[in-house]
Amino acid sequence: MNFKETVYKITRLIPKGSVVTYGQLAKMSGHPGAARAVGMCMRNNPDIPATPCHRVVGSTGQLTGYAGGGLLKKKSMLQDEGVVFKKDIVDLSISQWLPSIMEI
DNA sequence: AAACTGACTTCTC
DNA sequence: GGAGAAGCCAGTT
Repeated sequence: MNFKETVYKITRLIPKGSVVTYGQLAKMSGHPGAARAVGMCMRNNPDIPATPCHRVVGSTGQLTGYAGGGLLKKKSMLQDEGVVFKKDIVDLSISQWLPSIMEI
């Protein structure tokens, strides 16, 4: 399976109210260290509503780009889902997704 | 096929 | 914790 497909698939599995970091996503997709590449896939996000790319943030919880209306929109959506924010940064210690399949 | 790009991460100061 | 620099990966040109 392609890297992109895998990334999108995993992104679609992110539960509501949780977020993951690019590095985490890369690792889960079987390509540890490809955080950057993950970001590129999100940028070319084929289907915004079907692929919740707004649940993907930086390693520190910092919100990065969002092709579906801007960071403000992204933040709003996350907050609406129950994600805890600390100013403009996501509180990873509370909202980071810790999937069981992450055991590598 | 080579070079450039980017929604990243980590180290040091 | 913030600013600057280097490293890493896949995709696009």
